[in-house]
Amino acid sequence: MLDKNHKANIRERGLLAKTAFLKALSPTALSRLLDIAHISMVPSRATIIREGDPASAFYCVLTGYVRLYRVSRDGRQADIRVCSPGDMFAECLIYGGEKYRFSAQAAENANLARFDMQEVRELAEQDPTVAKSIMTVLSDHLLSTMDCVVNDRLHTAPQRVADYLLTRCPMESGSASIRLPYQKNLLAGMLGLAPEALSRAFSSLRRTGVTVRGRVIQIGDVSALKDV
Amino acid sequence: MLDKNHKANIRERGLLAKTAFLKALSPTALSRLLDIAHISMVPSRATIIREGDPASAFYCVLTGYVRLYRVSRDGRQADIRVCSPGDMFAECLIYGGEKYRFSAQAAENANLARFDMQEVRELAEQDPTVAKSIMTVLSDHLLSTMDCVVNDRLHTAPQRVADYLLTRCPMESGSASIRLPYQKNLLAGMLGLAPEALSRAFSSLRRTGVTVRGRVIQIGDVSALKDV
DNA sequence: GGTCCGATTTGACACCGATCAAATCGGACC
DNA sequence: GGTCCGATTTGATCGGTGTCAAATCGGACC
Repeated sequence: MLDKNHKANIRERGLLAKTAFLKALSPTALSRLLDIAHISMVPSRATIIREGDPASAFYCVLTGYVRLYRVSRDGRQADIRVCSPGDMFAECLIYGGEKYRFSAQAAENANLARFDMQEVRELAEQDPTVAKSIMTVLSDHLLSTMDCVVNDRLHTAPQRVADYLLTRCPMESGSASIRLPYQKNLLAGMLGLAPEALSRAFSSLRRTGVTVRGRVIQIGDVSALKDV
Repeated sequence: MLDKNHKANIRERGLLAKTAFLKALSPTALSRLLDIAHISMVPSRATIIREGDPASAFYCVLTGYVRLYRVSRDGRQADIRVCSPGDMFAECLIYGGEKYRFSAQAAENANLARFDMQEVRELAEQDPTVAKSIMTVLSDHLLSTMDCVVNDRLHTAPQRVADYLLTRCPMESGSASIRLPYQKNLLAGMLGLAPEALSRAFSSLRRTGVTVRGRVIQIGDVSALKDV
């Protein structure tokens, strides 16, 4: 499933050291973790982990995007999260169970670091900075997943899209331009929408001054978006 | 907001020691945490924490039920989680931010243990069993919140209700009877439904052999529920 | 057993978003 | 610049769920 598995080289160690998980570690823990990381390259659409498989490792995304999702009995898929470079996934199983609870798929060619859970568990018990980093990552994921539940339950499609745009918008007001880092397909899934619904949401935002051309989104008036 | 704040007595220490958070601690960490816990009684419907307030403590439910929710700009509320006896809440802020990200309200008279976050943070850095317990609780909450997202996105109201019943159902098959531990109002919120939608979901489950009288739910055929 | 009030159910209706199909767009590759 | 194919948009339709209002239920208290 994963080809070309190798130890992290200098460049990869540099990327890893900047991630939320690794950046606050003690020097010894950092170098230990960099040593146990295994880097792999996965092609677009490849399956990285499969729901139900025994969970022996978690991952950190170095480049590319990874989609976490679950499949229902009737074959429909629901996205749980999309991981960007620097994000971890499946870390929730470090003390949370024996099997993966969702599948993960590369949304495009991706570079991943793989950490053996047992080794990290041992490190976490020896070095409090490792435990603290894990707690921080888990807290952040929990908070953002709660946000996701609330968004689904309170906001309509155009509101979710406006929200998304505002979170990536550098400006506080005035006009702005954003380039989506991935296909609209993926964005739709993240927001809990069918692709058609995302498209319609964008077109309903036209009256608020939002223009779409390919992956580029023009926002005429950022503060107007906040009122959607 | 919280009246009659006192240290845990014998009975309360017993309840606390059985919770998921405290049951796996080292003896010294356990007794230290029992010492710093503050017990309070909150009347039904009282607000326990308010979104946006500075977060200085997290809580453990000893008796009663606590509803975590967020309010939208237009005043509608969305439930995030309902905490039962033994559950913790707001622990996601131990390394996750300065302010509460949701409000909490007693769904009925409740007994709570309050832990000062700063004190627990210090303990977690000294005693790995404390850090491990926190990681376990965070992982569990993250996994169940992911389940919630997926459920919302994949299942209809009757399916969510069937799911809920199955998770509380002692039997694997045959018939069963369940008594809801709280009002249907609260259950509806947990499942992301309006009370009317919950009611209609129950009535659509009648054809599957589910009978409702007040808080008592009769399930004619447990395995039939699995096919909903 | 009867009363009462809030909880729950039922009915009517509107809206949102999923789905399917068809048209169009956009970017990669010649 | 032209071609091509998958991605996206648009149109039509439908089912599911929220909302409001009215009827009914159920449990607590006399």
